[in-house]
Amino acid sequence: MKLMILDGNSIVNRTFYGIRMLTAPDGTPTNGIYGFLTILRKLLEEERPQAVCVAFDLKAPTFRHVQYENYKAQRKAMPEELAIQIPILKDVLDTLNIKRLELPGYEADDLIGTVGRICGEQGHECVIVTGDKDSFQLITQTTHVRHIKSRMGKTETTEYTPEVFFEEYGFEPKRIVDLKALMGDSSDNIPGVKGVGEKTALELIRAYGTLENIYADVGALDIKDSVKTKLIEGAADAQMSYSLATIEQSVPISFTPESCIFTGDYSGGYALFRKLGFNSLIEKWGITEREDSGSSSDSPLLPTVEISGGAELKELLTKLQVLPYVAVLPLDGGLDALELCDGKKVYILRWANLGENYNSFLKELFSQHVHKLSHNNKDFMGLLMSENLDCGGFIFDTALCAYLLDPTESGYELSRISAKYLGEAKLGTEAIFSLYPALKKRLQDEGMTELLEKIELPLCEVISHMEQKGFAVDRQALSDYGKQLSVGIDAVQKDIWALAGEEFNISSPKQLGEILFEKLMLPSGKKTKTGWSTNADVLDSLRGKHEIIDKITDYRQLTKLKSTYADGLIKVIGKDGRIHTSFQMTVTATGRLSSTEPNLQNIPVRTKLGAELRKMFVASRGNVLVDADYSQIELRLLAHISHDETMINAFLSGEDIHSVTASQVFGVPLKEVTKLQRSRAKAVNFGIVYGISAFSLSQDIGVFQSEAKTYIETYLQKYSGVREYMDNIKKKAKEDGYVTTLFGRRRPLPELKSANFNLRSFGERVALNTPIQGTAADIIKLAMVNVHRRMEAEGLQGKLILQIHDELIVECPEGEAEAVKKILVEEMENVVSYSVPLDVDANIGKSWSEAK
DNA sequence: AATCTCACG
DNA sequence: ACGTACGTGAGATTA
Repeated sequence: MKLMILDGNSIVNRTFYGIRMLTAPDGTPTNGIYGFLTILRKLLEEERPQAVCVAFDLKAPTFRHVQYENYKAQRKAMPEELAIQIPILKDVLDTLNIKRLELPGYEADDLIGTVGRICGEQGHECVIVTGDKDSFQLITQTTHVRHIKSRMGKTETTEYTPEVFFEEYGFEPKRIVDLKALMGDSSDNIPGVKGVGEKTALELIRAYGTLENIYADVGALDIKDSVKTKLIEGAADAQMSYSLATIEQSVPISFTPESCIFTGDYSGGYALFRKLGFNSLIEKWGITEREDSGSSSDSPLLPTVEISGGAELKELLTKLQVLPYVAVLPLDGGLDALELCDGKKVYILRWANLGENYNSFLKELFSQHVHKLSHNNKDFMGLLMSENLDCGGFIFDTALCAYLLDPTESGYELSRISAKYLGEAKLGTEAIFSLYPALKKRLQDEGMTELLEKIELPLCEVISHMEQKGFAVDRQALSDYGKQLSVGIDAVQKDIWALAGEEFNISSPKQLGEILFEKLMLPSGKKTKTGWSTNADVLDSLRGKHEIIDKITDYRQLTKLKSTYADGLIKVIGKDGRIHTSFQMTVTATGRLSSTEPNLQNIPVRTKLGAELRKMFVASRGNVLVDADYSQIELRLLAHISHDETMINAFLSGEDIHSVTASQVFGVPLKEVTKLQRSRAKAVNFGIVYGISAFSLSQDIGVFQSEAKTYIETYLQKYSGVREYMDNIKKKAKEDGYVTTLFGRRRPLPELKSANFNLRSFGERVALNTPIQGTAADIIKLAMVNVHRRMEAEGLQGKLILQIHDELIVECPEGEAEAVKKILVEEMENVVSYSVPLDVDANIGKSWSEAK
């Protein structure tokens, strides 16, 4: 999480001098407090930390570091008008439930340093807010400093990251201590080396890096003799100054970032704000008098409140300005009612109660700067888009996260994942709010944070657009096609019945089996659990044995096309003349998408009659389709992942990979590879990716098992890197219990430990295949995000409408076709840069058939 | 609800 | 000696 720690003394000091004098009704000066609160609020809005605390200096009755006493004692006394404001500020923070840190004998800087270290160790982000530059030495990749400057009466902050710091100073943040040890700091009463000022000190640090390096051998330094003398004489001062300038990072406090979690509830501050005369803040921040709710911390359920009036709504809205995030869910499947949770309460909002106010609330809630946690973001975004609302600021998705943690689960309902990850069955937004830290940590530990944030979350909006847009179809053509199929089916059915000598249900495997294997006495082959198998392979083996076989094959093809596609698709054409599929993001074990209701990822293409269907998937008037697909992406990834030199070179040379494989396996020159050899090699290539067995390969290409075995053996000899990969990945998967893609997507493989031979073998094949199929899935998902963004950035109207695993389809105005084609090819090819290039084919056409 | 079959990458 | 390629979704039949 992100924690923000403020240097209380330093900030009040700045605001006290930066803001004109203000007083409370009773005459107490308040300008420092007022300024502090204004800055605090502004920072909460900008940084959205989950946890906040404020550190204060606390003068000790006795100094622990006696030798420093002289220096500290020289500090100017604080004016009374400022001093009086500090205890009041502490009261204010207490009533706002903002944690204070102070410890006798320590300065705010030391507390801040310690908190920074703890955050770093525990993997939390830390933002230090201060008006001093002392803290700059604490800057790291995860600990940043926001430095407050007052410019012309206005307070501004600059964020210092290690990069920003280096840009300005020319050395690392840590070295600021070494610098001060040399040049001193009058405001902190650090003496430094006499006679060495800023210029000399900077030169020395930039040249030699550290104080230690400089003093290692002063004589050997490439500097003026006079400076050397000063350095040698000031050695003791330098050492002491180094200690003085170093911020303590192990102050003895028991601190946990969790203890500073900020609730955004200001209501406790109401009375004090009135007393101090901060009426404008009460108004601006929507603070209301606290209703006496009593502590309900021991109850597992958060209180639920129905928001029913404009005033409550306004208060909720102002709270949203500073909360790091809220959990949101649509109720009743639509936007008419929403549930929202801030970790303290569950709020119910209904359009029916709130009317127009509700609409403007939604506009704000779903804007980019309000951070939201939800469940199935993609579906939520679909609702928002149909109401013309933004869908920005969705920072987490509990379903997607649980899917990444284990993609083999059978579902990701909130109840299920809260039982699994929280051990209790929380409901709705309360479950989401509680799941967020738990799931996020798990994801971080498993190295998939980037996968979620850079791929899956951005993809939600892209897919939501695709579903919304849909794919135009030619309804008339589809209907004609269906009628044509009916005619064919009737004719074939009549023939079959004639050949069988009786009428029966050809679609019934049971009845068909009886006809083929009992009545016609055809040689029966494979069996299924319930009887004879009549599948395409069996029928194929019976070809030529009886006229009825080809008729049955025809019947199967025609009825499949008719019921699943012609009739099935017509049923789901929308009022807009388009088909809107749903993409599932949490279904496959490998990371692929799936498509349902209808499935548009299995539209026929392999047979001529089936491929007719793709002529009916069209671009709407004035538009065209641009279709782009990766060529052999899985084999290319196999080459890259296995580092197999031969295969990598084959792809680099641009030769046809199946021919190269044939040439290798059959030992013939590339130019002499026959069609049969190529097609067999192609089967071997695919087989390898799936975790081949000689038996299945022999079935697939119709050769003896012994022959298939030889092919595989030769293949693995020629592509020896692939053999090594196969051995290594299986071994590693067994050790780890899971496999990952190149993007870190993970699939657990408990099967590998099974005592069951079949199950274990299955696990091994999956271990081979998942890194390849899954990496391909990662790649095209990232390409989708990039293509979507680029078309938007270039102001094009083109929209992605379909993804089929290695293929993307965009619909765009005719005039954009070439630009869109260029974008698709570039973005898809350049998603990653591996040891083999990714090759993309793209075409433009009025229909899917034409564009492919 | 389970099974079989077949469409796709 | 085991059973036989990875990943999906849908329609029809049957139990």
